[in-house]
Amino acid sequence: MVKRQRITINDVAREAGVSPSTVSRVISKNPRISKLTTESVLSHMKRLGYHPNAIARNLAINSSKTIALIMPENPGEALLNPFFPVALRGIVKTSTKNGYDILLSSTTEITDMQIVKGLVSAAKVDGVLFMTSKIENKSIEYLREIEFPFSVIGSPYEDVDDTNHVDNDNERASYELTTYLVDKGSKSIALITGGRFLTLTEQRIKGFRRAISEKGLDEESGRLFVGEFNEETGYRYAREIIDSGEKFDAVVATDDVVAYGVVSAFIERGLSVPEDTMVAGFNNSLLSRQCAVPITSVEINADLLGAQAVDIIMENIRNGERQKKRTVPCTIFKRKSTWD
Amino acid sequence: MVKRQRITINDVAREAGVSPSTVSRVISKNPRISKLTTESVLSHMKRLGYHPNAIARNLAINSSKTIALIMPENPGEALLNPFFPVALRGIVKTSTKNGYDILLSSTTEITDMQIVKGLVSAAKVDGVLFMTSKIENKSIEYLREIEFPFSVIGSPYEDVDDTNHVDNDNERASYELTTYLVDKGSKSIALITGGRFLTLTEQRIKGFRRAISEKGLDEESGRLFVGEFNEETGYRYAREIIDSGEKFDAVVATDDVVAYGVVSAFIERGLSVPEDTMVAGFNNSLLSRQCAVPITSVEINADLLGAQAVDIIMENIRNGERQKKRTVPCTIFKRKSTWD
DNA sequence: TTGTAAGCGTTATCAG
DNA sequence: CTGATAACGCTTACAA
Repeated sequence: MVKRQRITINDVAREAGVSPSTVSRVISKNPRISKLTTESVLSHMKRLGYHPNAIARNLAINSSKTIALIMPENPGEALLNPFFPVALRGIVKTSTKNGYDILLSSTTEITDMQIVKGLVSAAKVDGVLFMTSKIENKSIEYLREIEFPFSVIGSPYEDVDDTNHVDNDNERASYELTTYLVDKGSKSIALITGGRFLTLTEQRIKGFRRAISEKGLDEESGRLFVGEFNEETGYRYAREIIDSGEKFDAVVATDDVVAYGVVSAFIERGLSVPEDTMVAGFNNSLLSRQCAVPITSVEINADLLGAQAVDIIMENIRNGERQKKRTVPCTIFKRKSTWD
Repeated sequence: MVKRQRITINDVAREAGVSPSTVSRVISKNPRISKLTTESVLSHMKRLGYHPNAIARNLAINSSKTIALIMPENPGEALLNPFFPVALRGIVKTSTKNGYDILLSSTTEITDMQIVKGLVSAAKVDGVLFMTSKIENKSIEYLREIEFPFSVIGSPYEDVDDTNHVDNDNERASYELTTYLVDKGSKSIALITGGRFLTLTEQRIKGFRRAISEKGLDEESGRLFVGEFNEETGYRYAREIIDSGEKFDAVVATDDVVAYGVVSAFIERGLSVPEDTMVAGFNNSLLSRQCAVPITSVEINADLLGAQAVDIIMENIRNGERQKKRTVPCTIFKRKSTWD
């Protein structure tokens, strides 16, 4: 790589016949610079192909203009969820808009703390954004303690409001989805969830139960099946349900891919959706829209989750602590799998 | 946020009774510092809770120790491919190992150039990694011109070897998969690909055709169907094939999700896999492993793609240009959908 | 083996 | 409105 001589603020100053500080002021659009000099300086900047050095600037203003994005190391979690890339877009877009860059870091639970401490104390970042919502996250405690800007996508634990985070109102989404199914005529619904260690799971269970009881169905009409975020979970439970002879006229799955597994199992056994059983999922993924029987699904607006998480950090940086929690709305997309 | 007074190299120096340069040398493990002072300095560093300021360091050494990751803005492309998060892991891991951070940027085609130029000329990054392999990428040209370290995941165009990039040997993978199917007894195979503007598509077609002809099948035994990376493509073509009455005893799909669509369509029509038709896909995704009829699939080792792409940049930074192209091996995972 | 001092490219304070 | 000058925190000749 050839050694390109950097053009600095001094070069521009010399050429334009002004002082470096004047050039600096032009760059930062300081209003007290005369229109004339501003234009002259700008033209020289362009002529010389000058670009301000971000690192030098950051050193001077003592800020990195960067926020760290901590994502879980193991793909089992957020990573292979279609939600992930979408949230990522929201994050990048919003931080860019605010003049901040995103520094990527992945972690294992063990090194989590080290990495965060490292980034923070090396002054590499001005804020930290967690895409994992591990319960009992030590590094979150740490950041809170030193009052360092951060936020979390998802809920670190249930009913938090003393930790910066952004989440969907999962309880409500689940409630509304369930209510909708009952209104469509369902008398007994199965809910297939992810692991119960996930806040999200608990919230969706709550909403589900609330709807069941409010609609006057008895508890037995709302049964729980705990599994994972994959097709197999749906497939397996669906077969189990069929084989057991229990009558469910609707199934809610915690992710579209699970819902898809359910549909597959039903069809394989000669049952039809929605005629024999209605099926609904979460995440409004491509899959839910494009498969043979389009599946009703809850859009969680992952891009907004990302954007809001960044916003929280920005507010933190600018004004110190403010609003700790934000909620992103969900929307139910009604499709053929529930008669729409 | 409370104002925490930064502990600098000077504080440590003063406390340890040495000069700042000595402390600096201890940090950078300069061998010509006596063991005694080294230890003393280290202990004082720890006692004071000192952490070197990365920004100041970067300014001094005139390097950001950061590489930019350019990912496509529209989710249609890499983003919702399960390949994406896996590659990301490889990228982050490898760059971390080399002491580099990853700066995330997403782009639209229009702003691509601006973003890259911005990052480079602001000295924010020491290298650029493209996750999109758009043909005719202007910013790649630019970087090549100014001899700035970069690399691309995927092939910018066919038979390139003058551009840093890393890719699978798609021609070969496709060839081997096809050969394997013929050896399993197939006499006529359908290939469902993605858009023909993708280098990957062309390469896979080539390999497919080579296998067909080498195995002595006539051209009609190897038919092409061009579609997209989604289930619907597979589903639609499979039905088309069934309805047309054409006899294919094997289908190769360019992604597991497409293969899955194919399987669904067959099963729906009362045909079975692999008995009536064998099916194989690419990417060895969760889907291919976990669905009802596990699907034979080609593992493309996305994490290696990411890791190697970073390696190329590292080599570029350290030694100027070197090896321009690297190939990551594929492995066929044989499953029930092809009698294994 | 260690210290001195001059950068690295900005911004910010304080005069004028 | 503009210019000196001193930070920002670290590295690196060059000296000792």
